[in-house]
Amino acid sequence: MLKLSRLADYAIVILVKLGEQDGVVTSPALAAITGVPEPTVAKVLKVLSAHGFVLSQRGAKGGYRLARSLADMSVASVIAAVDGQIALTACVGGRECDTGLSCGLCGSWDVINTAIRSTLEGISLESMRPKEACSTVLTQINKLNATQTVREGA
Amino acid sequence: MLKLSRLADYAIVILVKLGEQDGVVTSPALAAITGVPEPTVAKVLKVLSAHGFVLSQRGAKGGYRLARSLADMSVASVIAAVDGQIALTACVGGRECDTGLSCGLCGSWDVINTAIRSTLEGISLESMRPKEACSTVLTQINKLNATQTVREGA
DNA sequence: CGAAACAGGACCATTCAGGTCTTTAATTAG
DNA sequence: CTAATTAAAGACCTGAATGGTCCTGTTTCG
Repeated sequence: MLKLSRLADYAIVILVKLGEQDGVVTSPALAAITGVPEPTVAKVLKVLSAHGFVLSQRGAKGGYRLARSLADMSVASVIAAVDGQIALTACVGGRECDTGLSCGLCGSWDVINTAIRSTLEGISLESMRPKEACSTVLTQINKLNATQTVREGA
Repeated sequence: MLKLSRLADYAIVILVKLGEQDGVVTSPALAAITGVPEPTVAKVLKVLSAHGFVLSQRGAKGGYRLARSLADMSVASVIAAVDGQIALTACVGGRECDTGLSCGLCGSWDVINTAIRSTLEGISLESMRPKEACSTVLTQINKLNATQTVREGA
C-alpha cells in the first residue's frame, strides 16, 4: 500500500516530541509521552543516535536530546535512516530488476523515486508540529467517531 | 522502506507491455513477454480488469487489451487499484493512530500523503515507456537533482 | 462437443517488520 | 570506591501479510 513502516512513523513522532522537551530525556520518559512501548522507543532512539539525529548521554542522569533543530531534519532523511534509502522498486539507479528480465522500463522508476524523495525532502519535521490546527482536527475526529460506525476489522 | 509492493510493480510493467501489443493478448503470452510467472500475471490482470484498466475477452481466442490509453492511466491509480489507497500512516483523514495515543501530529501526515499522491498522479504510464523517453527522463532527473535544495541531514 | 482462456476464489508459505529480552558499558551520586 | 541508573548492542521470537500457486467454474470459438 505504499505505506510507511511503523518504525519510521515512530521515529518522526519521537523526534518531534523530543524537540518539545527541555534537557535530556530518557527513553522511558519518551515512551510515556508518546504512548509507544518503551523497548521500541529505545530501539528507535538507538538508530536515530547512530545516524546523528539525537545526541545520547549514558549513565545516570543520561538520556537523549536533539542533535539539531527540527527545521533541519527532513522527513526523507528520517525515513532513510530508519528504513533505508527510499526506493520504490528494485531497479533503481541502473540496477537491474529481480530476475532476468524484460521489464525494460529503464530508468523510468527513477523518476518516480526522485519525485517522491524530493517531495519528502521538502517537508521538515518542524512543519510536522501540531500547531493550532490541532483543535480543528480533533473536533473532526470526534465528529467522525461519533457519526460513523467504526469499520474496525479486527 | 517505503517500497512499492511487487504486485503493483508488475501491474505497471504489464500494462506498459500490454500497450505495446496489438489486439488481445493472453496472460501466458504476457508472462512470456514480461518474465513474470504466469499465475501471477493472471492474478494481476484480474485485478486490473476489475478496476477497468484492461478489457477482457473470454473463451478461446480471448485475452486482454488496454481499456484506455497509457497516457490516461496515472501511476497512482494503478497502485491504488492493486494495493489499495495510498496512505503512508494509519492516522489519515482524521482516523486516529493505532493505540491511544499522544502522537498529536494530527493532520500533519495528510500533507505528506497528499503530496505523495499528487506526485504519483502526475506521472502517467505513457511516461514510463522506454525508448526515446529514456533520455528525456534522465534529463528531468538531472534537472530535479540540480534545482532542488537538498537539506539532507544525515 | 471439446479446447482455450478468463473469473473468482481458496489456500499455503515465506518473508520481514515489530517487538521483547539479555548483557555490557558508561556515568553519576553517595 | 561502590552502587544505581541508563544507554549500547544484539540475539531472538512472533505474527501478519505479501507473494505465489492451484482449483473449480464459465464463457467463447472451432
